[in-house]
Amino acid sequence: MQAPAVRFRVDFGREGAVGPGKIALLEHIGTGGSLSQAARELGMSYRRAWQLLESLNSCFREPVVQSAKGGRGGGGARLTPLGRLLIRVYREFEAEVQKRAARSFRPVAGLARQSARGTAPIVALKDRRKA
Amino acid sequence: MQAPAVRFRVDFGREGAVGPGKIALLEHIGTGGSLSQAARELGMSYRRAWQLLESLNSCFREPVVQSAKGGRGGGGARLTPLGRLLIRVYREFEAEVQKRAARSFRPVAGLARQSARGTAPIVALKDRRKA
DNA sequence: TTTCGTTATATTCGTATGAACATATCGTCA
DNA sequence: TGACGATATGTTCATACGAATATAACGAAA
Repeated sequence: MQAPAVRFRVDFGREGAVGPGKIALLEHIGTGGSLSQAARELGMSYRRAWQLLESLNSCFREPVVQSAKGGRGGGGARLTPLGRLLIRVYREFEAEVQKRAARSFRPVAGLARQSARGTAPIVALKDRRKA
Repeated sequence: MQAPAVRFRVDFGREGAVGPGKIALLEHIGTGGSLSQAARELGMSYRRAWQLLESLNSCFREPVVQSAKGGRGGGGARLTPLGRLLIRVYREFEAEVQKRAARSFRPVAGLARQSARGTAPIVALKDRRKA
């Protein structure tokens, strides 16, 4: 009934994929200026957030985030121009994909059954753990 | 450098997602007329193929595959009209997504590094196990 | 009525992935 | 110089997921 949601991941080169998790992390780094704060806000361990960021930085020839240790406030993390570009490009692409999906899957979406009560909205990746 | 590849999954309702694996399974069922043969061709266990199919059938109010036990050749599996429609819609959508991705990610694709030797083509899901 | 290939389903096991926990390090400021 | 908050990294543990294996049921054809 409802328009289906599309989850996707973009594979660059050999080892380097970008999906919703890493983009959300970048966005939170951009607004908060800190990797640990971003991790807290996203409900993931700092360890994991750092690994995601490491994977992102090593995916491109330039870093997407520049980080500093120590100093005022203990350090911090800032988006590079490439990081900002990646976010923008990804979000624009995502919007087009969702719009296209709503049209493309209209013929079959009506036949999909939603098992739970009524029309449940698509839950975010984070909350699907106990769903 | 190379155009990035997009892997995606379409989430219907609460419990029911369709991705490249299930679509490939449907296609092999369509050509071979058998679930076990499709599993062999795709290099997956019959068990897993059956589970994927079960998930697909329970995702819609009509089945996408109708199966028969026993009889000539032991039985078989045939696509329903909905199954054929799902394949067609998915493949068309996929083609558009890939085309769109090549354009959208052009600004950043040039900065992606491919660690392995030269320009390695994006490997299929099946072969990424030991990669 | 025996055979055969398939659908259908349970059980066990190995592995990969993330969660949790624990530190080490760094640089500014009080 | 000591404290603080953040980056950086190792280690251990639980859990989910697929692989492998085993077996039951079925129905046409020989």
